Amino acid sequence: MASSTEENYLKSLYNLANAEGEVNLSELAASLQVSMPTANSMVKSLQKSGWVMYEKYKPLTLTKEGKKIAALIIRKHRLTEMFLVKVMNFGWEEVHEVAEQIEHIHAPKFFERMDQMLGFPTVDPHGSPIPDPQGKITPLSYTPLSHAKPGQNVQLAALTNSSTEFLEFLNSRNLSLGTQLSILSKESYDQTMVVSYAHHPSETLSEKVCERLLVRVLE
Amino acid sequence: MASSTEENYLKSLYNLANAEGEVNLSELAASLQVSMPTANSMVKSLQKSGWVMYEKYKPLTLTKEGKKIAALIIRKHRLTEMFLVKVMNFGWEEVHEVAEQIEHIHAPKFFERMDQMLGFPTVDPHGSPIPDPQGKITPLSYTPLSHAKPGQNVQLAALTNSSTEFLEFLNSRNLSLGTQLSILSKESYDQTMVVSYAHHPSETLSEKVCERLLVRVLE
DNA sequence: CAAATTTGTTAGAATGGTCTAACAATGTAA
DNA sequence: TTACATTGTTAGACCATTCTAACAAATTTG
Repeated sequence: MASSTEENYLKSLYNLANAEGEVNLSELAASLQVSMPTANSMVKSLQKSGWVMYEKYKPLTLTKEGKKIAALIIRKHRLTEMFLVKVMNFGWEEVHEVAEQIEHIHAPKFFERMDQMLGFPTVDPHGSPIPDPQGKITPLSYTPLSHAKPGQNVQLAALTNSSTEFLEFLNSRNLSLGTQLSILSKESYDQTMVVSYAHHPSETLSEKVCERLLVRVLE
Repeated sequence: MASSTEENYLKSLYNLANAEGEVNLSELAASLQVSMPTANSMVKSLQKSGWVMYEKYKPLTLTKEGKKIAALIIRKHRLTEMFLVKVMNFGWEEVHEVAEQIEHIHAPKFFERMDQMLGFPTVDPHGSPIPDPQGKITPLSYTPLSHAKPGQNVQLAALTNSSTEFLEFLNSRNLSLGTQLSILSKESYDQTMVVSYAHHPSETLSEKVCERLLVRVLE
């Protein structure tokens, strides 16, 4: 069975592969905040366990089993986040740190109960998909707000970044998942967008923000 | 900050001191299922941290700070058990293993929310008192059923042992906290007691069982 | 292409938590 | 009170996870 440390390496590899495609050692080391020799030796030991494939100077890949372990950790993480928000009344900006710890708890029934109490959710509080109990994940295909056109009506569906600072920024603008936005205009010089929603007749969102907001186009 | 391992040593010392009075190294080692040299070296390091007092060949004692750390871990454990039973519908015989893991989570808000959702409970699902947020514990003074007399009416209030096997035995007899029992007779040869309650007009309980049941005497 | 930069590797060490083997102190009982 | 049993100690080792220092391969760039 994987240790918590190993689980974190597998999870990082999984997430990096999804975000970047090819993953190399220095990216892995950076993402886990460890030195390269540390990552290097850990990768060798994960390879011995049959969870990672690695050849010197080549990119890293997860084996099938490695992917499954990673997906199931991510499942526990995202179920926990959902539980904290829906059952325990946490804000979506407060759940990451706690979930980061609870994802390593070994107690199948605990997570099954969460799942059941939540009505078997398919996404977490930030719109990210929750892998199923077999570790299968259905990728969601939303559009970044930055690709939408003036005149379109869209609904906020997910985020590509869930840092506390970004979530607090969204809170300050009353933006949450489900919010419907009308796109009023887009500045072609800096890609800034002006949108309206709920009690906000006109908000200006930077390119950086628009890239991180994933939307469902409504018409 | 104490590691999970250190927290477990402090917790064992706390519980052993409560149950046995004086605690020696071999009891500690046995209770944590580690070898004596392991316990010995850990105790030395806990002493350096200021949590344990120890002199060669003498009994072990916790410092004030050590006691507080232990009590707060026990608080997290018991709150978690209560949460699992009351909110997540676990049976009282299923919660120990999970709580054993969750007690090491560092997330004050998580436990504050549990406490609040549960209405600030003072005892766990087995009747053991929950230390307050400062680590202060109010010991409960119940009588072992084995000390009660025929003719008395009593109410089941707590257990001195919460092993899965004992809890499953109680389940099989429909005995739970709050159950009111009438003591019909006591066999002076082997201290076996005959009691009646709810839909059980006559159940015979062994001395071993009666010693582990703590009751409130009703009249 | 050659030089500079980035990326990766090896060696060697540290720390936390564990063990076994061997020995020493303490307590109990013939 | 001497012998035996229990309890505790020391020394030395191992594994997981981490580090720094030094060097080597690969990639980028002038």
